[in-house]
This record gives sequence, structure tokens and C-alpha cells, in this order.
Amino acid sequence: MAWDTEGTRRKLKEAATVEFAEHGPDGTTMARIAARAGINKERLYKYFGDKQSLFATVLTDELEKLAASVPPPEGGFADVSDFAGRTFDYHTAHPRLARLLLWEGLTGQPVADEENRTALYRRKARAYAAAQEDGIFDDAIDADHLAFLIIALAAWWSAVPQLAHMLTGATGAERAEHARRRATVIRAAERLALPHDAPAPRAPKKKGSAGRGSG
Amino acid sequence: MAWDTEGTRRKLKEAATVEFAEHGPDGTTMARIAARAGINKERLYKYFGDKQSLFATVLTDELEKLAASVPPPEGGFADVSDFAGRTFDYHTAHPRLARLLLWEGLTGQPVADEENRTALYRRKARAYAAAQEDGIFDDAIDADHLAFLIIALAAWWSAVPQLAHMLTGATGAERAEHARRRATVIRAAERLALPHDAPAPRAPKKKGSAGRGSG
DNA sequence: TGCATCTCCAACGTTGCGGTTGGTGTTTCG
DNA sequence: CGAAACACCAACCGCAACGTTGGAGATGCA
Repeated sequence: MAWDTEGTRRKLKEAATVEFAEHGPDGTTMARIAARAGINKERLYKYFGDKQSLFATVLTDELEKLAASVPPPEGGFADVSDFAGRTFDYHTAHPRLARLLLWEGLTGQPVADEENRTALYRRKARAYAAAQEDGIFDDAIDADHLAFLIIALAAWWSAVPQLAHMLTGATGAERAEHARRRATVIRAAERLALPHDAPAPRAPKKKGSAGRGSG
Repeated sequence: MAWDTEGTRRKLKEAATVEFAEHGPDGTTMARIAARAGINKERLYKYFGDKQSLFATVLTDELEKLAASVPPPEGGFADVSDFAGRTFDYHTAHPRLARLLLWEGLTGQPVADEENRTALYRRKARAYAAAQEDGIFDDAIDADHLAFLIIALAAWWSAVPQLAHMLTGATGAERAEHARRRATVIRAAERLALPHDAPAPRAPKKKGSAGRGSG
């Protein structure tokens, strides 16, 4: 066996992702990461440098996965509902990303991969702005803020789960509540982005058990 | 002077609030809290028990301050704009509370003072529901989720400041950007809560100075 | 005044973390 | 085959953090 170095690297990074998302940069110990991966601690330093670099690597990686999985609708935003729904799906399926972002923001660490991310977000905002100019979106809310709020809708649930629990009485793991939240996110995105003249692309005002329908 | 014990207690708690909000439960050290207060470390343990108890005390205290400062509009929600604006104001004036909440959620600590808080949020949701029944609010979004999202609008900026910075190019400390954000929050709250027939209670669509535009 | 009590603190013990080092087994190349 | 290069790990070092302790100054009561 030719020293499965890539496998080792991957195992370490996965373990680091889980631990960092769970306990945050300060709450995580390098020893625990190594233990979870079943690899010796020293490998971490050899492959990823110190703790901070490892965190940055993990975060950058997770962001790339998101970008790959929910591509920014470069070619047009025709369907906000779908985009918001998919973003929500991604965040509930991978709450780790939201948690990593939160931790990055809270601990005030140097922003990882700032250049690329800024460029990405700016492109996103531009796309929203274009949709506004085309009259597809309402321009009541500035494009950059709109982009920001759409993310909030999808991620806030993972950010303060205790609050969501106190308000809804559910954890979000239940099928029913999950569907309800998804519907809320989509409807809220539509209300923020679409012109009032055409409130809902098709959905009736009255809500069913789970109006879902990504589109 | 009869040993200003209350003053000492207060100074310690204030210092703890600042430190916990800034660095989180794990990133904060008891020594730093004591140093900031100018009091010896041992007093912390005498007055507040261990670190976790201190954190819970701090959080409960801050929540009480919020409740006292932005009372839940028991008697009716006539003016969401005002309520959302005031909540936003509070959170920007005291970003510590949002950060403490975030940290509570992320670290998965036992929810402090859960009973009272749950009761409070439920009352809030009930008020929203009542407004919906009265036709003041649109019922497209369930009341509990609506309450949840209104909080998101106000707090998300403090939650992921790095994201806000990348998207808007500003930190939020600037007067112009602050005003723009406040306007966005209010407008968004209106769009989420109010019926579409009466989009804006008074404000014109075009917004003043901060036209900036991310692109 | 003298003793008990209370507020306060400097210094310490212990634990555990971030990061390193010396050494073992494995592969590759001549 | 021999040696250089590589993947890997057990054990270690220094340090910082949590929580404690023994004692110093101030107050109240007899």
C-alpha cells in the first residue's frame, strides 16, 4: 500500500470539520480531531499547519462544497423560490457550514479566503441587482442587503436552534416542522424579492401542511 | 465603607458580560474577567460559582434587560415597522446580547432560564397570531415563524459581520451604512408581515443617501 | 481593647492543550 | 542488497487556564 496519504488527509479534514463545527475553534482540541480520525496528532501539523490554518482550510473547503452544490444563479434569478429552497435544504442538510460561518464571525478570526468569497458575494449581489433592473425583483431592498437577508432566512435556524425550539416547540428534525420551515423560507424569500403585484408565482395564500414545491 | 460588595459583584458581572460576548464561553478566561474588573479572580468563584454558572447568569441578565427595554407589544402590533426598527436599534446598540445568544446556541450549553424565555416567545407569537386574525398582518407565514424571522432580520448582522462586510463593503459602524441597514430591516419586516395590498404604510419606495449598490 | 467575622487577594496545584521531536517501519531507487 | 526518503507515531515540553488556599487588612461586638 503506497501510504494512503490522501486518505489520511481526507480523514483528518473530515474529523476537523466535525469537531470545529461542533465545538468551535476554541472549544476544539487538536488531540480530539486526531483521535476522531484515528490518526496521530502530529499528522495534523504536518498536513495543515497550526490550528488556525486548519480551521481556515476546513471553512474554505465547506464553502466550496456549497458553491458546487448550490451554484450561484449566474445566468439569472428567475426562480428565487427554488434558489431559497435549495439553499435552505443545503443548510439543514449540512448545518456544519452555518455553524462554521457563525464561529468565524464570532471569534473574529481573520476571514478565510476573503478575496474569493468577496468576489463571489459581489457577483451574487450583481445578479440580484440585474434582476431588479429587469423588473423581476422589487427594488425596495438594495441588492446587497437582499442577498444578505436571503442567506439569513436559510441559515438563521441553524444559528439559534435554541430560539427556534422555544418558539416553535420543535427541533427541526421532525418531518412536519422541517417542511413547514422550508415553506416559510421560500415564502419569505418571495415576499422580500418579488414585486408586490405578483405576490406568489402560483401558490395560493392559504398554507397547507407543507406547501413545499421548490418551484 | 461597609465593603462595597454589591459594587464588586456588579463590576465583575459587567466585565464578564463584555468578555463572554467578545470571546465566548471557551475563549474567555476567568483571569481576564477579573483583570478587566480590577478585582481578584477568586471573587468570581465566591460570587458566581464556576464559569458555566457565570455565563448563565450573564445571559439571563442581558435577556432581562432586553425585555425591559423593548417590551413585547402585548397590546397590539399596530406598527411592525416601529417594533422591528426598535429591535434592530437595540441589537446594534447592544450587540453583546445577540452574540451571547449565538454562543449559547453554538456551544449547546443548557439553555439558561428556559421556562421564562419560552413563555415570553410564546406570548410574542400569540401577539403576531392575533394581528394576523385581525387582518393587520398577512397570514402567509405562520406566526411563530414570523416572530422568528423578525428577530433574524435584526440580529443577523451581528451574527455574521464578516459576511455583511463582504457583501456591503462596510462594517456597519459607518453612519450611512447603519441607516441603510436599519431601513432594510424595517422594509423587510413590513414585507414579511403586512398584507401585500398595503405595502408601505407611509415610506416612499426610493431610499435616501445610501444608494451605494454593491454593484 | 481583643476576638470573631467579613472582604479581599497573591500565590499555588493540577490539568490539559498547542506544538515538537526522536525514532520505527516501509517504499523506492541505484 | 543498501541507503535515502517518506508515512507514521509515542512521548515529551512549555504554558496557560481553572479553581483553591492561606493569610492580610477592615469591621462589629463584648
